[in-house]
Amino acid sequence: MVCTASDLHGWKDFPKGLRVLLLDGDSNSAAEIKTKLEEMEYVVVTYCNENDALLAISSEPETFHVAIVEVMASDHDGAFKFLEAVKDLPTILISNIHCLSTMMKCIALGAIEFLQKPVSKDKLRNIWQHVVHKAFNAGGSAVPSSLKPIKESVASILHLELENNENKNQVPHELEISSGDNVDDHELLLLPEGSDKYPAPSTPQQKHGMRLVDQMNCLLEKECGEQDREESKSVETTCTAQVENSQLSDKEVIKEEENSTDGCGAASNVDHELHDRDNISSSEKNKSKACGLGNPCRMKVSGKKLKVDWTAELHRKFVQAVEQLGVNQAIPSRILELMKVEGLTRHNVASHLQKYRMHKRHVLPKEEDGSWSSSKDPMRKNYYPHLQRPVMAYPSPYHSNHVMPVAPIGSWGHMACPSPGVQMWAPPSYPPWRPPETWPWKSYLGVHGEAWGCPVTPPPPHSPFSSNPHHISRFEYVDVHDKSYGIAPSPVDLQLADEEIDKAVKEAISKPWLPLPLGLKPPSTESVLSELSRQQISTTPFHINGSKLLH
DNA sequence: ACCGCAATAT
DNA sequence: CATATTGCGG
Repeated sequence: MVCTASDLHGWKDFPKGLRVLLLDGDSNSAAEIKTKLEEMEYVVVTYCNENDALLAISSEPETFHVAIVEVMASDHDGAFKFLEAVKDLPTILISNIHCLSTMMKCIALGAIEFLQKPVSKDKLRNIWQHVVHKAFNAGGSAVPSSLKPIKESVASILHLELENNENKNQVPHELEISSGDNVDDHELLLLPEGSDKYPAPSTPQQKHGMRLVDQMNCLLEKECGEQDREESKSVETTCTAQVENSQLSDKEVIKEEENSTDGCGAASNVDHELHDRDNISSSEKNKSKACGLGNPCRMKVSGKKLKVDWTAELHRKFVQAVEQLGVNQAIPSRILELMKVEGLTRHNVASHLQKYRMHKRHVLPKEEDGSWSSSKDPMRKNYYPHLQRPVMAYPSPYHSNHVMPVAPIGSWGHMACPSPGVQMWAPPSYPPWRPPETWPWKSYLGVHGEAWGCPVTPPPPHSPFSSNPHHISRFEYVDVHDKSYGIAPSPVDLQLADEEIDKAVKEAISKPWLPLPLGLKPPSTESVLSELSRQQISTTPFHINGSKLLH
């Protein structure tokens, strides 16, 4: 609405010229921000009160692409009012306050981001992302066919951008992603199956359901070549960096050791170029962000086997796989199958599994408090931390949303997973439910390796999936491969009454282990139950035959 | 052939 | 030192 595909099309300097509505009661602050924005060649119109701003918007709806609104510490109402009145305009809130509930409420009301003052130039620089997002997701249920042209137009813009300026300052990707992370986090573009009509031109073999964003990343990476982009492989060999030889164009040869089961053709993304500028891959940080997400590029630089780096993403897949299969079935080969990570070998998985089990073994079944992970003391088998609140919770389907998640039902010792019975004994012919892409605990335990015992959160509320097992892989891929925002903000969802929002916010605060209600739809018990029944899961909750686990 | 464990290597 | 890899017995 505010900005559509056609708007973007031909906007050669995008995001220059972005029209920003700035609403800030503090004139000093306003001036400062305005200046920064203008330095980036954004067009800024400042308002001191929401009435003026709203008036301007209503009279000229198409004037602005994005709004930046200050939330006054003393009075939030102005901002709230603005948010409620302006649904179409991507609105970023800024404030001195750090009140979590207020922030949540703002987000719930439709704000697209909440930034703390002072807002850095870097943060302001990237507000265009929201506009692009809006354009891409316009109308929520916009016809898919319309997406393609949009994507193309943006892609072409990107091309232009890159060609025009050799130093692509215009495309602030990597740095921003690492620091401001949440900017584009809310948008998980799950393309419906079969709608993968957006093959990135330059990427040989796209995954189904690859995020549009990721596709663009790929595109960018292709173009940007040597920029010190993030590592885009989810599995990265530890000695990648040691490759002195700059010009290795044909280096990465994925060694398909014994990967026979994997239906997906082998190395699809092998073409990741290691950019000669011996990129400082020392940046350990985010390795799991970009497009190659499913591909552990096992590199074979000089013919020797290299370690697989078990990133959080990878581990997440792993755990998910383990839990989908029961313990009984959780054998390396199957896990490998389920994970669908190319280039990963059974050995890798087996080894990981070993470690995984070890860890679990040392954690008392009854509590997956997660604290053990920090205090590395695997020797204490009988260590009972007093009912600590689980760091990573499991909004288990078995529990209604309001039941204390602490006491795991599946008293099965080694299963930290609160809902073991479910997936474990599901008939093989049924696809395991679609695991959530959101792992609450992940946000708490930022780094990988910390979360061994972390259960896979139970199925998401709605999973309209066919029960055709043959489709699992695809779905898996689509779902799993992304990062962790399962929540697709839909404008509709945001139309909540104030009280409801308050309630939700309170609940979220008082029960941090539950998934944030920002998606505004806590998994409803009935949806979960129906899912279960649909899968005909009811039989024999447990039987203790985790023989493999128990020595 | 494959799993799981233990030793070894990084 | 933690963790991945390798080796070996079942």
